[in-house]
Amino acid sequence: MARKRVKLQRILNDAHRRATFKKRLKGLTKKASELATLCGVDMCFMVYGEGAVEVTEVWPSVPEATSVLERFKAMPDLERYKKTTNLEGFLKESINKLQKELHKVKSEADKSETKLLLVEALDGRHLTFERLTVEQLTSLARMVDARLKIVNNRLEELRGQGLLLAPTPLLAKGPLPHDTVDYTNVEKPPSQ
Amino acid sequence: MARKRVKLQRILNDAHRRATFKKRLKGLTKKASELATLCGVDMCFMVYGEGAVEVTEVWPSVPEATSVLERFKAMPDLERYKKTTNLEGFLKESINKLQKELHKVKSEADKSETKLLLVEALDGRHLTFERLTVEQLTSLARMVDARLKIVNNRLEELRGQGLLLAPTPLLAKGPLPHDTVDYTNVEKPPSQ
DNA sequence: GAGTCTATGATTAGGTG
DNA sequence: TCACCTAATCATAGACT
Repeated sequence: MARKRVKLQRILNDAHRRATFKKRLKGLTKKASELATLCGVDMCFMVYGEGAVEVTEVWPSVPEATSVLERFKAMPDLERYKKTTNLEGFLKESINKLQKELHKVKSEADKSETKLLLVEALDGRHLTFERLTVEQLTSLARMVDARLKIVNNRLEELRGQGLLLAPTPLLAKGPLPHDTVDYTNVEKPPSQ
Repeated sequence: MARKRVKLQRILNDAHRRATFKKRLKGLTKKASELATLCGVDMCFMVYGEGAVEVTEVWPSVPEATSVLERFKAMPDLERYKKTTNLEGFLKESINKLQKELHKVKSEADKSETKLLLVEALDGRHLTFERLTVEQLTSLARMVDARLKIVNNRLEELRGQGLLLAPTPLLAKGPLPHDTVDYTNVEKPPSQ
């Protein structure tokens, strides 16, 4: 893609071909990495050199690629079948709908569960943090933090109205230690 | 790569992310195809959408990818999986499983929601901040703050134990999208 | 071979219909 | 959502060390 337009066919000269491979592999890796990051998807790729029996290049890494491949392996092999009979199409669609509904209901269930946890947390009872999953904790932290901010805002408001004389240094200022948490999709209403 | 340099992080806007995915997947496919042709290598790649069950992109095609994958040592036999079932039986079974799971999850969601409402009702503490006194607010803030610290400590602990590998961007950097938070049902008492 | 350089072609972000 | 447009950025072929 530079200096000259290249003909899309196997490069015959060995050295040239290897050099090009190296350059372009680097480029492909970058592109793959960007796609995965920007779009939040899992992916992997594998390259086998000519006639090689073993894999030559694996991205992002063998363990990660393996984990992605496990999903390929475990995936219902729907896509592997070319023919689409009416029955099959119908069944596939049914599965699709069910999967979507399941996903939706699951996330709603999660939300309810989180709200419940928050209420319990506020009451200071029933909470055994050791038993909570990381997801629950993360989402709980998010909700508690949101609550805290509301309370603080309200306090500020009251101070502004002169209802509160002393500037209570009650609450720690600054970012809380969970600024590394991504709460995307935890709070948003599902249908948006 | 155009108009503006893009920040290398998950695109939050759904439509935007999907559009970018489509464009870049096309680009990646072209690059992969060029590499394979120019350098005479076999390769394949796979992309999994964010939802566990979402669409899977496979290049160059499932059969070809499969043939490449079979050379991937870490991955045991795909054929075995295919043999175990005929398509229709497999699909029907999938539907059955999904329906059962859906039912289960639905009733669990119901239970959670009910429990939450009960707790709120019993406490009669619906946190209408406007009506609370400064003392109440202060004490609430203290409580919430304390709870938040516990949650965060627990999260730190889990991270320290390496229990949180976060292959998915569960934990991301950056400020939180507070304005996108849905406080419905959290703040207000259920309709009385 | 492996780096580095850079002119140039390729890709794409953001906008529009 | 899709298809197209185009400015702007990016990737890389070929030359050179």
